[in-house]
Amino acid sequence: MPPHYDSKAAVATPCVSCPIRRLKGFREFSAEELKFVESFKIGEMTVKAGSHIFHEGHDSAHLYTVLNGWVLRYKLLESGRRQVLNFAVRGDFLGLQGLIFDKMVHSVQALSDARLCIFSRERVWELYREQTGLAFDLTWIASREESMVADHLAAVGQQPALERIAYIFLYIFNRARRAGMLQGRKLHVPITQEHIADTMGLSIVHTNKSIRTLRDRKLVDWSRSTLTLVDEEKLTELAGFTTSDTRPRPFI
Amino acid sequence: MPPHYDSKAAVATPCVSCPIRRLKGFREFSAEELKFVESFKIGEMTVKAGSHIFHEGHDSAHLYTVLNGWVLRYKLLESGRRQVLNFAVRGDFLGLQGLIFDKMVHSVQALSDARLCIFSRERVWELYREQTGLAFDLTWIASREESMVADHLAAVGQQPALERIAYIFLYIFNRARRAGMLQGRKLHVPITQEHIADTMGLSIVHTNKSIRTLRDRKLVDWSRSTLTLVDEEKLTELAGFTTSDTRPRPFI
DNA sequence: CGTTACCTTGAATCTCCTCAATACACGTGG
DNA sequence: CCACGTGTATTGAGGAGATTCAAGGTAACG
Repeated sequence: MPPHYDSKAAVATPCVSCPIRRLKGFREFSAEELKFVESFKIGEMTVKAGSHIFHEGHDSAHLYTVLNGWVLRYKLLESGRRQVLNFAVRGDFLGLQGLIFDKMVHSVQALSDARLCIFSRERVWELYREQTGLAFDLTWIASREESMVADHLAAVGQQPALERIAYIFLYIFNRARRAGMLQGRKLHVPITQEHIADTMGLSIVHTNKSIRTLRDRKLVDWSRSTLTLVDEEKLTELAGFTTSDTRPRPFI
Repeated sequence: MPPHYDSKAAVATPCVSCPIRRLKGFREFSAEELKFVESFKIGEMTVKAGSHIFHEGHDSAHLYTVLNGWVLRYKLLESGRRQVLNFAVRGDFLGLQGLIFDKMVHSVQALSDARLCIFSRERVWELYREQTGLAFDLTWIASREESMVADHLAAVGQQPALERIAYIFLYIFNRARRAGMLQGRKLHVPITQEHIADTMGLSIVHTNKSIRTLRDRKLVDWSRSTLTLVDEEKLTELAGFTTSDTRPRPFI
C-alpha cells in the first residue's frame, strides 16, 4: 500500500538549504553528515489531508521526515475505538517502528496537506555503520517518542478531564512553537475536538464541555481550528505537568 | 543519589556464560560483540526490593540490564498520583533515557530483590562507533519500549476497566513467559493490586472488584502474589488486543 | 442551496471513584 | 506464643464525573 505521490511535487530542496536546519533548537550537522543525509534522501512528496502514510500491520520501504503540515499517529482497537498516540510536526521522523519491527505497530495519517522528505530504508545500515552521530540521533528520536507517549499516558491515566485538555493544548502549542508554526499567540491546527477526545481518552461530548469550561475561565480559546492560549501560566498550573522538551536533535 | 550497592554481591558472570543469552527469543551475538559487551560491562549489583535504581529528574553514571527480579518504571504527578509506565524483567534495559536526555524522565524502582548488570555510560560512544549491531539494538530497545507504552495508552484510553485488567494480566504473563519466569501456568509476581491500578488508571477499589469479576468468571486467579491464567483464550478475547512481542533482540 | 463535517447543549444513565469499615497475612517484639 | 503493627485485599454505600442519546446549530464547499 504505497503512499500517494503528488505528481505536482515541487523540486526537492537540497539538505544544505533545508529550512528545518535553520530552526533554533535543532542541532548542527557536520559537513560530512550533511553530505550523507543528502545521499540518504530519496526525494520529497506531498500527501493530501486525510491520506495515510503508514498502515498498522503493514511494512514500508521508506522513512520520512515531516517538512510541513500536521500528521497523526494512532491505533485502532477491535472495538472500533481509536487511540491517538501523538501528533507529528515539522522535523518529526516517521516510520522508525516499521524499520525496527518490519511492520508498523500503529497507523500514520496526514491531518493537513503535508510535505515529507523521503529516506531510503536500505541505506539505514550504512548510516549505522558510517554515521555514528546520526545513528545516535535515531536512538534519540525513538527515546523521545517514548517519553512523549509516556507523558500522554500519565495524563490520560491520572488526570481528570479538564486537566487532560489543558495538558494536551499546552503540549500541542509547545510543539508547534518549537517548530516555528505559531501565528503570534495563535495557532492554526487541523485538529478537531474528536482528535483531542481520542488522544485523551474522553468522549467528544465531554471534551467539548471541558473545552468550553476552559474558554469560560479565560484560559484558552478554540474556534475555527485556531488555538489561542489566553493564560498560559494558569493553564500550565492546571495541567500539572508538561513535556519538558529539552534540546531537540532531529534527523534533518 | 547513587543506587544501593550490595556488599555481598556475588562474583559477576562473564558475558559468554550469561544466562540471558541462552533464553530463546534473544538474538545471537558475534564473538566480537560478545567481547565488546564484556569490556563494556562494569560489574553486577543487587538491589533490595523497594529501593530505587533511578530517580526522575536525576542523571546517572550507569546503564543496567535486569538479570533477575521485577522492576517498576513510573512517573509521579504533582497531584501525588502515580502512573506506572511499565514493568521490567530479565533482559530489559534500564536508563536509556538518562543517557539520551542527561536526566531520567521517570523513576525506576525494584519491586523484588533484583540483580542488575552494570554498564559504562561513557563507553556508549565507543559502542556507537565500533559496534553497529549493538547501536542498532539500542534503537530497537527504545522503539520497543515506546511500542509497549503506546499499547498501555491504548488500553487505558479506550478500554473499560475489566478489559484493561485483562489486558495487563496478559501483558505481564506474556512478558514473564518470554523471560522464562513462569512456574507452569502460574506466575509469582511481586506486583500488588495498587500497582495494577496505577498502571491502568483505575482506583484500587475498582481494580479489586474487576479482578474479582475476572476470578468469578474463571478467567484468571490472583492470590498471594500469584497470577494464574485460567482461560487465556477468553482473556485474550476480552482484552481486545495484546502487545505482539516479535523477535526480542536485547542488549545482553 | 443542500450536503457534510464539526461544534454545542441538555438530559438520563452508568461507570468508576471516594469513603469507610473489615479481613487477612506476615513479621516483630514482648 | 500471642499481641500488635503494617501492608495488602475485600466489600458495601453513596456520589461525582464521564458516557451515551438526542437534537440542534454553524461554517465550508460544490
